[in-house]
Amino acid sequence: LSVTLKDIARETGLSLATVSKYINGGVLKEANRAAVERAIRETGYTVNEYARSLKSNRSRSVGVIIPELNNVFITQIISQVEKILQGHGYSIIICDCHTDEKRECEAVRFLLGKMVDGIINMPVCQDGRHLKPALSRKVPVLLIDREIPGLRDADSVHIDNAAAADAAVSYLLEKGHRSIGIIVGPQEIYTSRHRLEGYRRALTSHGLGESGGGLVQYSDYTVQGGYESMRRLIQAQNGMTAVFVTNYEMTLGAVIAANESGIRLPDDLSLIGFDNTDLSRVTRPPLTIVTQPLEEIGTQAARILLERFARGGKAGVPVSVTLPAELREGGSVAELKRR
Amino acid sequence: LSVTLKDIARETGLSLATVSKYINGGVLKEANRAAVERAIRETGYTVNEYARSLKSNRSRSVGVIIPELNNVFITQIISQVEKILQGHGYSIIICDCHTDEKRECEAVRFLLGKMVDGIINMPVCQDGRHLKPALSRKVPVLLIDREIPGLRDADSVHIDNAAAADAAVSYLLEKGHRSIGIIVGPQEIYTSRHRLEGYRRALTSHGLGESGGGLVQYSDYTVQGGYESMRRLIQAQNGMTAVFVTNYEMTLGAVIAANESGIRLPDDLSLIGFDNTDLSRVTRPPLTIVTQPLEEIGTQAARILLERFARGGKAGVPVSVTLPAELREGGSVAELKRR
DNA sequence: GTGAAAGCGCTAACAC
DNA sequence: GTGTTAGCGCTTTCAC
Repeated sequence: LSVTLKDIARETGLSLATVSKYINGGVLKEANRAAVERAIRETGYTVNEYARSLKSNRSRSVGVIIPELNNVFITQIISQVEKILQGHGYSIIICDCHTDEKRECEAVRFLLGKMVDGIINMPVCQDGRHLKPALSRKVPVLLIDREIPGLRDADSVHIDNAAAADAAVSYLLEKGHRSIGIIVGPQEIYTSRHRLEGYRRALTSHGLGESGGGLVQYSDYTVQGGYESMRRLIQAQNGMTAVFVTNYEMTLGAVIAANESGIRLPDDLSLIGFDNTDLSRVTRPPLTIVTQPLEEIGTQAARILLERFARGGKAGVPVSVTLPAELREGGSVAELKRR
Repeated sequence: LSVTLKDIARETGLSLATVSKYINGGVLKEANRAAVERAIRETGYTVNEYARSLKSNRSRSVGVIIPELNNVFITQIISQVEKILQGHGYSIIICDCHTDEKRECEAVRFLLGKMVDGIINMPVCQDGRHLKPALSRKVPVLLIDREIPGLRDADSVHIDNAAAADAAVSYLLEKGHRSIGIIVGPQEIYTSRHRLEGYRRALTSHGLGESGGGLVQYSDYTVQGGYESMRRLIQAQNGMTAVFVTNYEMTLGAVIAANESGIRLPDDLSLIGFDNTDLSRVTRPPLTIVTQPLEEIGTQAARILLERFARGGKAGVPVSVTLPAELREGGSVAELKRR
């Protein structure tokens, strides 16, 4: 079945070493070169990457561990990472751990078995325990989207979540809103905590105290969760004039809930969503949203990893890149008249 | 850095063979078993999959080649495939070829180098040339979403595109529409051709001739393309009362165009979209759409491949699974009164 | 139960 | 330029 180097050596009458050398960019006598090329073409030979990696101890592949493959936010980043790495001769092996810590842990071991040169991880497990095996083998780890406080030796790329939330809420405050709801994700998650923190910071710096009346809805980053939280906010009758929803899925859910309740944006309620510009454009009016620079996150992640590879084993200080998010104005926020 | 079988053999005073046997499910004397386990735990040993595969000539991995990673339609299928294969001890290596035939071709060779046990492909190259190297090595190939007419020896899973389009257009006809526009994708693409065919079939079987007046818009399966086609249809002033948009991205574009033109669905125009239920729910009214059974496509794909693996080398006839799509009623189609 | 040894396909000294 | 050779880490007879 499988055709090996040996086959094409026999085929051409050359030695293993010579053929191998040619394949790895060496130079042969013209006649030999032609013979090798012909043999490769005719037999459909491809290098056995396993054998190669076994020898060279580098696989030219990086592992990517994500909570969910079926998620535009994530795939947009990964797509960019893949594009850049591929351009440098690296391939990626994706492990979807389905937001399950145990699977995430297994993924690390699995990838180490595949001899990946590095691991990119949007972590589910929030204490970073699962990454220990990689770190102890000096396999570079890069976290995206979520940092793990206290985890030494891992690079990270993420946005300034608190600043993004602060900006969104401040924007609402400047438009005259005073009773502002927020739908946040699970507080174990790094991004959730920081987005809530930004919300509070904005209120405080505008001289408003902690908001009561159920204005803070703790949810779970899912469509269904956003939907339910939005319904609760609507029913609470707390004088809320605006709501800030802090991830894509929940924004989706919140908009659906608003539609079903017959609430018109922004006449009856102002709303700022999060992520994904496609969605924000199909609603009428288009949604005002906080958008993350997904491509840039991917680009930075790939860049940092490639630089580490280039440096070889030499450790170097962990890098942490914080990117700004952007508030993109749509038409879902009303300006309240000053009283 | 890396800890190997040899290390743990030395550590425990046992031989390579014994340790290897244990790792692969063999039975040891209790004391030895404990020693091995301890050593593995303490050193953080993991099997080197490269060495193992080199020996066993199976990698327990399958390659997945897709046009675009950043696409919900695709990731939803792949996510399901991954889940099932993972459950059977297989991992997937994803290659995003960015809708580029050359990259797709390279991906096949790359995956063969990785010794994948099978390849799942949503093909970009429409003549299947790129798959030859895999087929000639007897590596099972399974096509999803798009068939390649004339390609022997590849399994395939897809929906009945013509029937789906026929059903959608027939639905519009039954609601009294007579001037129905369609936005289709590139005619080189299998699904595009069949969806257009279904449209024509529905018109014919209702006694309507080929529609003129620019009612058939050839586009490119992108948001921008859908947007532009929709604008053209609107400006054509051809008495069109309904439009059928034949993929997710173009549906997005078409809805945006309608919104921007101040056209209300379904009062001013009826619309049937394609794929993705999330989107269809955020618009007001919710969109009537054709939805594909994405999970089922993934499930079938994984199942067929696993069965092939189980059968071993023995070829067996290529399998072709055709799944039905579903017309999900929203509120974007108006009933025209009979005249 | 356990061990010795051959070899999977490739690369990288090192000689010629 | 080309060939010889020694392993990379593992599995797998085949002895003991």
